[in-house]
Amino acid sequence: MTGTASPPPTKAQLLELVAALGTAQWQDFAAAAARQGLTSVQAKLLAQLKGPVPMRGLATLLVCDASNVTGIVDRLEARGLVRREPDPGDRRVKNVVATDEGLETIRRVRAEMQATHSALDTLDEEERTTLYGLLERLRPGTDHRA
Amino acid sequence: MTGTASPPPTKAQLLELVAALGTAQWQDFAAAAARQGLTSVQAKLLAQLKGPVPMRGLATLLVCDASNVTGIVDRLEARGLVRREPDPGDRRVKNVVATDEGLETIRRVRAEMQATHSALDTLDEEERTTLYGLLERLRPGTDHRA
DNA sequence: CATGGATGCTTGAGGCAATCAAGCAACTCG
DNA sequence: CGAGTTGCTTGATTGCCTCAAGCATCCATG
Repeated sequence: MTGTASPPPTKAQLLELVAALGTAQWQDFAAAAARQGLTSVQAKLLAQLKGPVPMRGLATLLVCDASNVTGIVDRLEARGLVRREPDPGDRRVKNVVATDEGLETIRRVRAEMQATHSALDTLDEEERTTLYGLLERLRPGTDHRA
Repeated sequence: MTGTASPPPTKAQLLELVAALGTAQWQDFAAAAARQGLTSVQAKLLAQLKGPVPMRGLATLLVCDASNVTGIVDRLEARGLVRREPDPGDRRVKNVVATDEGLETIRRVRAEMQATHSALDTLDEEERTTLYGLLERLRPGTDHRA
């Protein structure tokens, strides 16, 4: 089924489609976050916390200045979704950990991304495998450089 | 090559991959915009201007409040990338039009999305067609609802 | 007409996000 | 010890974003 005789899309078309999809997905995420009382950036930070992460590490993950992370974590901590813990090995470092409430909140955000979920549901297993393989090649990781 | 016996990805994995790709693409866009002295939001607005668009239409396209558009257009207009024109049919309406410099600027932004371009270059024609077809089904438009 | 209700845009207030510059504490290596 | 580096925070400034209000214009109905 993959090889039907569709006209091959131009690179510009593909670019536009990828952009549109990225936007749609982001807005779905932002809306789900808002329903939990979070901004999209706060939710994104929370989504990184599978374990303790130092402030500096978060800045790297979010591709932003460290001073920016301070404010975001401040607001999350004020809501009890996150905790700063001292690092046992380096007293300069503060590790950020999600609280139980924080984990539960980000879990709900993921679950509520309805648009994205139902879009993915339209694909069967083989199509998902194909898509996964293609997307994986498109995602050069955080450090894809010439 | 698409049909190798990979284990079928879970929905969560696919979700994560789509999110990662969306993020990567957005940051590529933001970086390209920054090189032209634009914020990502300004570039995104400029990208919509294939013809005259009323302020209200821009708010709808960008999924934000109309008052927000006022400020963004103000800044773009101050740089000469955009112009407000009165609408001949309705004196309430102001149509936003990209100037020649604006068109040239957004063209450069698109051209400079190196990460995205080189990622797409790794796909051959058949893979691009397959990907396009799959992505098209994933993007049910702005109003995909249950 | 005329007038009441929509609609389109702007303004102002307030909060979050982002960057930069500066500063302090702690680590590291000589 | 001391110089340089690294991790985090603070303060200042700008942009984005929303909401509430306000003004001008359009439109529909009487």
